Amino acid sequence: MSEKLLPRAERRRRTEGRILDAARTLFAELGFERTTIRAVARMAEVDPALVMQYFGNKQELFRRAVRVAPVPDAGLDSDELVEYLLGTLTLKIGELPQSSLAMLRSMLTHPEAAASARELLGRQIDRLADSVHGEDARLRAALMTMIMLGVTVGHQLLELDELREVSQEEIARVLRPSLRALTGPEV
Amino acid sequence: MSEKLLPRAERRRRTEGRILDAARTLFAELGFERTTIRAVARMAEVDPALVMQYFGNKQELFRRAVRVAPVPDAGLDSDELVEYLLGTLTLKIGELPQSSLAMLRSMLTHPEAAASARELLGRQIDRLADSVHGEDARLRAALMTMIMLGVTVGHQLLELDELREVSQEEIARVLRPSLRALTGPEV
DNA sequence: TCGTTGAGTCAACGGTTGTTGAGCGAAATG
DNA sequence: CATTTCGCTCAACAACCGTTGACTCAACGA
Repeated sequence: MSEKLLPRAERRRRTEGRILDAARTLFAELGFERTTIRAVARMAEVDPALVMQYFGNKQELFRRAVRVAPVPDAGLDSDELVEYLLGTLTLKIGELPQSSLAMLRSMLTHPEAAASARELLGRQIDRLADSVHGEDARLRAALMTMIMLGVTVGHQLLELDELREVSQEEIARVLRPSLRALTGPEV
Repeated sequence: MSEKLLPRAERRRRTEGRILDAARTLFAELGFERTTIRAVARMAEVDPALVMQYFGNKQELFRRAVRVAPVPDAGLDSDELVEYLLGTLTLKIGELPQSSLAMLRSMLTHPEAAASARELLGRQIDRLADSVHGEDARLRAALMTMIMLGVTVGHQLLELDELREVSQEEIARVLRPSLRALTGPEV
């Protein structure tokens, strides 16, 4: 146990990291309400009071735990667009970051998670709308986003057998035409 | 207030109905965890203890509140299939029964709601798989179901502006090609 | 070396929640 | 009319939760 010998700053950094990891795991698995500060502390091998001392309250702990990477920039043609989406699916199915899972898990029942989800999905829609042309570009971008949301929810959160049984490549292959049907006319 | 004069059986029936209506409303709006027996009782204008007396516990109240209509039987061709799905969307967007909304709202955070959702979606997939032909019939049926789930979640539960701003017919029109892309070859 | 800082613990409070048991009063029953 | 039934309320309990304040002790800076 060389941990006791670490300098103060480093020790603090690691403990905070352990708490955030535990929080992400539990929020992703159970959602905001069913995750207790006590359980997070137990998993991080720390006193519950320390979690409060570091993060103020449960709300703020959640906020810090679900900080998610920003959506990359736009400017793709139709083909690249579809492959980008199917790629995120592959990514999602493989190892979607637990911070995103935590947000998705709580988005239907926790007001702030819902707000975060709306913002994230809104950015995704904006980004797609830039690469989609023709009429109803924005609506089509929104529907593409909803398709990906539905598949991700079914696969990652509901863990439906029908999606778990097949490979990510197979899902991408079968789903591809549906996304292509929503990309606008070629430029 | 002629209610006081009603016969016992009728009075009981109406009170139970009021409780179930209140429960459905709150479960659909807040999900299982954030809905309290006390809030349900308040909305039904009844003492909290009465809810327990009638339904035993919160779990059973939820079970009774989310009883959902069974999925109709199969045997459609590809066109009918797509229109059936888009029709449920119209239905969903208009007035999806609150019992279904209650189940959907809690499916990511409440274990039993998740089980119900898996069962309901599983039946939907079975039903579609009967009307879809060719290879990967089951996977394609599952993806069609996930598409509808994603659109419904985005529209009904997350209430995304991008979907709320347009009419249900417009959504159906733009979404149709994506569903058609998943129906098998014509018989 | 000595005082200060800060990581981490301990025990407790106040509030909310699901749940229970005793009891009231009006309707049903004979 | 007397008695039983039962819809319904009242008050309380036990458990759990987020949160707080006082405290311990080792690392740090002068």
